[in-house]
Amino acid sequence: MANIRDVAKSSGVSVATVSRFLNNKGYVSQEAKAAIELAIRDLNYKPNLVARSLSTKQTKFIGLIVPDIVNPFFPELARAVEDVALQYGYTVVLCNSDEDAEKEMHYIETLQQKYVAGFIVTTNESNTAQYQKLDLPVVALDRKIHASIPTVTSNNHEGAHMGTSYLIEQGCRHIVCLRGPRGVEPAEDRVAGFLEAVKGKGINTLVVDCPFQFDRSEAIAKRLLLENPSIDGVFASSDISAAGALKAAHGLGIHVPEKLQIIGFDGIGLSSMLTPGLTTVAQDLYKMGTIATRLLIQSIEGQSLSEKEVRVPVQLMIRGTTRSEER
Amino acid sequence: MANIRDVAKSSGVSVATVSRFLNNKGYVSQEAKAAIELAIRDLNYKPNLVARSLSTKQTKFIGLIVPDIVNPFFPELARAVEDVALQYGYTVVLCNSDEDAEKEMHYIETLQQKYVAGFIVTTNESNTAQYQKLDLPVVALDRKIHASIPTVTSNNHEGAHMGTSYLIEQGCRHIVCLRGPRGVEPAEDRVAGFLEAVKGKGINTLVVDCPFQFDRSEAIAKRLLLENPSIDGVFASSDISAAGALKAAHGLGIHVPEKLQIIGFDGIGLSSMLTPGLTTVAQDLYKMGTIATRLLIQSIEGQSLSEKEVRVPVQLMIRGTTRSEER
DNA sequence: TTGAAAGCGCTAACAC
DNA sequence: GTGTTAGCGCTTTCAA
Repeated sequence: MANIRDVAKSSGVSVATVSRFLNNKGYVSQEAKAAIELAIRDLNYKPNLVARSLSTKQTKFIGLIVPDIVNPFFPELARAVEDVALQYGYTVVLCNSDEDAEKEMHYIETLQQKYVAGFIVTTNESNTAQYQKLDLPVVALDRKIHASIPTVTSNNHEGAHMGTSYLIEQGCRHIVCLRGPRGVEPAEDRVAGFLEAVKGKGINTLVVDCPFQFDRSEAIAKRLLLENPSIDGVFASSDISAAGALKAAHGLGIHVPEKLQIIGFDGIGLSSMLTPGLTTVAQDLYKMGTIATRLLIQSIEGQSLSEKEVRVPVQLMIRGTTRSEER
Repeated sequence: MANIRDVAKSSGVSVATVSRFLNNKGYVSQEAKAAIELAIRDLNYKPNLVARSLSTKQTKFIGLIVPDIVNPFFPELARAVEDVALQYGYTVVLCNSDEDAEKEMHYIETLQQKYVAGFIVTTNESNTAQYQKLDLPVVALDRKIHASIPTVTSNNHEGAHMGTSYLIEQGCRHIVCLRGPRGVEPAEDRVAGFLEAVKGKGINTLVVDCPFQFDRSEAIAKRLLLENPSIDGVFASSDISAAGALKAAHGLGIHVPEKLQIIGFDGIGLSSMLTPGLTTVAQDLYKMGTIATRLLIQSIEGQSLSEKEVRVPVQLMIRGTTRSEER
């Protein structure tokens, strides 16, 4: 592999000039430029990015920390991150944290030793302190981690309110809220939205903890439906949980949407694959991912952030698990 | 950030000794060791991995090239890769190629400039030549790219044979095969297995091209089912396509599995979330991912490969889209 | 406009 | 067992 010295030699200038040329910094005469261009082509020269990084203390790696890429919520985010990263010449390092603070810590440290340029984080506030003293750009995606860290989220509260209200409009009078895990910000916001929508409406409600996992959700829903035959609506805090509830209903022979209406949250691809199609409060995941990545890159490249906290609107996606004229 | 010189100074030895200590190479006396350990702790020293890489021409990055992480087949693979990578101190760079040779090329080049240690590739043979002249360890996962490159796949042929035969046993007499895209090796192997299973059995068959995409699969299946009311079985080359077929059947009011039996391939999480649960030829995706990663790391670290071509067995997962006593 | 040379922090050959 | 020192390939300051 040719290096910068070879290029310098072959084009009859110094390495400094070649470097200036490569980085578009400082003066380089037309003749020099031409000669260098030629040499670069001749030698098929590609800058050694590691050497550059050692010198600049900056790589073009972005660390993306997600709880678990197998959870279908995250690939859509990851894809968006990757697309924007590519566009700006960055490359993304995938880290599954399993919501384990220690594992997350490990990644933060390792990637820091590797001079990553910044982090996009979709996990909880467990390591807030680390991120703050990191002195690297960080943006929080889907969940706020700290007021000082730029954040991109959906309008969870409003979305939950919207979804729940829709359930009520469609005639539900005994609604269970399959809330997500405690301490996870979007989950908290969604319960709040649910509770607000339900207040004073004379609705019988039940709020139950439920992880963002299909099997657990199905089991939980099954038990609930058996114990409370009057339940006629489920507001799930994620599509995965809604899918579990739907499966549970099917298993019990409860007709959806005739006897039970279900509404999910997220709008992942899965929601349209189910039968009936899942009515859901859809987030614009791709957009969230791209915005977060642009913010991060802005921040890496020293521009002032256009925004500090972005809330992407959600949209009620009406499909077959709720009754409605539209269908 | 403290560097190796600081540690050397603080512990009263030379940088060479510290380096030897860090890498467990060459002799280091007990006293030296103790002093160095102390200094490292004191200074909270972390080796600069970029500097190390410049010197060794090796990073601990693994490039993982997938067509599209949003396709639910790949996250399970990616997760496995990441888990093993972590275990061995590697870190994975995620690249979505969209099956686009140029995009893939771009990643190969960029990552090479960044001194990645090797690649795990789950895309087609488009860039075989590049990989070969890459002179970096590469392993192919899910698809063979070249005889010279270590490969981990499932037993696609046998799996398809098994699935198809099961459909026949359960009484199907007019089976459509939703074959995957042309030129994709696993898809080809699966059609072959299908065809073999069906041969001489007096089965009415139809083989139709069908991408690994839900919407397209649903549309294709819908048209087929409308045009050929006698179809009583679908062998899909992927769970995604099977899900599409299932949705199409539901839409047309065709009962599954009474009137139409469906069998998928892959065994992704989705298959159990559908109603009825999808009968499928399940691959052990996690295992495939771990094996591929271990092979790659062996190869990176200069050990001779334990195997050159691994075929992981598949398993028929009987659920609700086929008729059977078990249910 | 350009070049010499001093880093960036680590590894490894070689001498002691 | 240990230390000196020359790289690895690039950026950047400073002087010319």
